[in-house]
Amino acid sequence: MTTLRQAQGPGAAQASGSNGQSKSQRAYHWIKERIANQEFTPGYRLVLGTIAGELDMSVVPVREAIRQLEAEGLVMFERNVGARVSMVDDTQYRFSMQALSILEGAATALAARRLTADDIRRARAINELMIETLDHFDPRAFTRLNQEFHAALFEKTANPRMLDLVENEWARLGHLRDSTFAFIPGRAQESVREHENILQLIESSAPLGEIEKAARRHRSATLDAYMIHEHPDEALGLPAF
Amino acid sequence: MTTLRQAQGPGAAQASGSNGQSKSQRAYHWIKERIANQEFTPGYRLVLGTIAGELDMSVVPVREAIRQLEAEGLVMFERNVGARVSMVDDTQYRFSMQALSILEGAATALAARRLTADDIRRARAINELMIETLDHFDPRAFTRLNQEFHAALFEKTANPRMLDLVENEWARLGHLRDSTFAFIPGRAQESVREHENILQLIESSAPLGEIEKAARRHRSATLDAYMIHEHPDEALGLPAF
DNA sequence: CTGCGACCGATGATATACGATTTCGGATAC
DNA sequence: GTATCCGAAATCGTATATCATCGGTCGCAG
Repeated sequence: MTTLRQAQGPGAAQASGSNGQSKSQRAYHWIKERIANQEFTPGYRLVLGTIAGELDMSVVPVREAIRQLEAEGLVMFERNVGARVSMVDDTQYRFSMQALSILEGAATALAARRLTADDIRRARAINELMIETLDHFDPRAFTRLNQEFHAALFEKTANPRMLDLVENEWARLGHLRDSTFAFIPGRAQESVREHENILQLIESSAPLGEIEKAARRHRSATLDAYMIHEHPDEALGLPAF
Repeated sequence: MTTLRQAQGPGAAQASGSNGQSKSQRAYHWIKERIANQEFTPGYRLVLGTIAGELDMSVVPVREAIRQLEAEGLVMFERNVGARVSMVDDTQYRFSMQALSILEGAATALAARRLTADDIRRARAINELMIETLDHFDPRAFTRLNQEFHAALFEKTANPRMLDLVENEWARLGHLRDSTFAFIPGRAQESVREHENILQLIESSAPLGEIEKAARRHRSATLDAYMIHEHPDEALGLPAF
């Protein structure tokens, strides 16, 4: 007995045919979105059956989705108990930012020599856009542009592995917090200036060491600003070098 | 012949009771070991049903194991097609080494100020051991000691996220190749000298920038040696900075 | 002889089924 | 009144079943 199951009708067990991606992927994005939206706050218990019910699928794809999220560190998983949304304290955010400063600095240096004049132009255009938005400041939009700007600089990195690592770290930060600039709006102005500076270094074929240093500093300065703003009493011990 | 299998009968679906860990974990380790042992060579097709049969379990845990391996980059997965062991060309190895040089250099610098005299002593002891083994050179053992040495230096890093990244990258390299030193035995001597150099920098509280540079160079020198040995015609474009 | 399309086998994706494990509340003993 | 134990409910882990999709083969037409 085939248990008539879902309304989708008899032929639609597989997702791909109708919509284009697997159920597990759908579940994955669904959950991820909830986490990003804070609907599932840290500590929230992710129950397979419940989610499966809401998404109108069996628990199997949901389970897989959760394991994927676990691999990304978004949720913690305990055997025979289940998954819950990871706790993300400030500390982790800061560590991730620092790691990103290192990765991004290196990736940018590794890409510098491969950027064409056109690439630079494109990056500069993005930065101009950022400057324009400074008036009616929208932290979320600014952060998006910021990401675009840097992506433009290192996407051509000579080392795809570094690109992976950077993107991964960026995604991680995205989970931890929507936008840093929401916390320290004043940082935005400096930021765009530093962007221009980095561009000039690249254009003038400055030593790669200089470029790396500038790119790293640029990001760790954001972190510093955040620290001073939010935790004036602590320090990370990051060498500025 | 066991095939009537689960003598356990229809009940006992759960593994934990008898052995202690889940079937999916068992499958995970089983597959991983095969890959490490080169029994499953790159490109090898991982068929759920077959593996499930060999491990005497259903396909569900196997599937999960494979997804885990996918997340680690050990296997490639294609929807509705299946998984195969990732291709690992030299290129990836080199990129990973370069990434590691960057990560490890930074992690070492971030740990430098937190190392006690005792930590240094321990690291030096490991290096002495490495020197001793130079006579009857065993690449595998040397690599293991090398890992221990560096781990001793950065395990106290101020940034746990960096530690994660470094360890992850190291694991990745482990999959890609057993030991670099098997390819370029001559590098071993230089290597231990550089180790001592790094130790002295840390002891003398050299600027963190110096320490990072030394640690990074140390590893990228290994990479360079490998390149010269194996691919004298190519270049990576890594800035020595 | 060659190219294209329909069929078929292999395998992946998902649904359902059910025992196992954990958790939590209530009853009981001290 | 508090601690402990027992049992039920919730939920997980895995087996089995079914359907979808992919890849290849075979046959037919040009």
